[in-house]
Amino acid sequence: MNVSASEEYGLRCAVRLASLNPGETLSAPQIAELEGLSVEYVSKFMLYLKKANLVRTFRGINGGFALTRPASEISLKSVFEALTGKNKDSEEFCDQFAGKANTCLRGDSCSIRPFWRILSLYIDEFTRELTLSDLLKTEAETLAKTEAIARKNIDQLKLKVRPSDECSVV
Amino acid sequence: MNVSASEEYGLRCAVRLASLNPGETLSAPQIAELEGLSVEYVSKFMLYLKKANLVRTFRGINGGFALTRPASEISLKSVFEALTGKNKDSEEFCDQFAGKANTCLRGDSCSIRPFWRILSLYIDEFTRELTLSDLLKTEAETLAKTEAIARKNIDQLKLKVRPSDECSVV
DNA sequence: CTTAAACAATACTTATTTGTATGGTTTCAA
DNA sequence: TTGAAACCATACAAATAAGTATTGTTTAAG
Repeated sequence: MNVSASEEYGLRCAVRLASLNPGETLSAPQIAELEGLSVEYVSKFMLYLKKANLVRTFRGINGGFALTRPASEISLKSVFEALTGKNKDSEEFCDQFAGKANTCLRGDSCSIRPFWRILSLYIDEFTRELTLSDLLKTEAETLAKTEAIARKNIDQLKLKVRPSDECSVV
Repeated sequence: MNVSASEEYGLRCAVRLASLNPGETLSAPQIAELEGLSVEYVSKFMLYLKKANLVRTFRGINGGFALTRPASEISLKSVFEALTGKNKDSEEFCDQFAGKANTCLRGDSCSIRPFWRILSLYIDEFTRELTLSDLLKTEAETLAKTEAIARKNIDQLKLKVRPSDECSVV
């Protein structure tokens, strides 16, 4: 269970943009300076974020980057998906790790999948409900919000995880 | 936020051993067959688990593997640490991703770290409290246990995450 | 006491991720 | 209209992870 460099650094760059006032921009060299990264590396993240339509760009000598929407409307989930190119919903663990057989060899008695599913549902809710603007608040505020998400998770998990959601492959 | 192949496949192999009755063993070829993996790959995971003292081995023509302790006493966390060689507690995100500067350029106003910290504390609790024997139970039972862990998490998180835990580097 | 089948350890190959380099286009200002 | 500074796009190199191969040691059975 690891956070990739793209997720971590890309998120940091996105948060820098989130801290701007309306109309302001930051250039790649500026972000690179702020985050201690190379200009090229920052540019790469900006390209990903732009292609996901989370960031818009201004070219030319006074160019730079800004968010396309208010930070409060950009979920961390959408940022991570943009940075990794992966939509986590689309691939279940069963498909991702199929071994040689290309299909999960475990049948209905698959007892590992529920664990990953529950865990990933938790993570998914956190990243879906937290936005870039949340990462500009105090730690206490972040904690309060995650707590609320966790409580909601508990209530909804019973509905989301059902026996019928077992591995479909034999 | 990704699960590595080693974690997923290695866990599956460990769960196979957890399903054995006392005195029984499984050989690498047997596990490989059950999981659809190569014998060499399974052997690699077994070596890691052995070095972490989670698995003991029996050599020779009728050899095989078995857990050193009851499955209920082996946490998923210890399995993952054995498989990845990483003790997650030891390295904070700040240290893992330091950029060029080798130290986090964000000061006390670091607003990203709390997010990762809270999320990783959740995951950590799940994997610390769930054991290999839990992965042999029904989905409903797993769900009940994760729910209990989540509730406990919420109560304890306020104590664990405090403002004083900010980035220490300037 | 020889051989088959299993574990042990490490080296090796391939794939993916990480991070950099390069050549190009756009824009503004002198 | 020319040049500096920024974005754009892709290619490239280095590091890590994934998975395989190889050589050796152990053990029990014949």
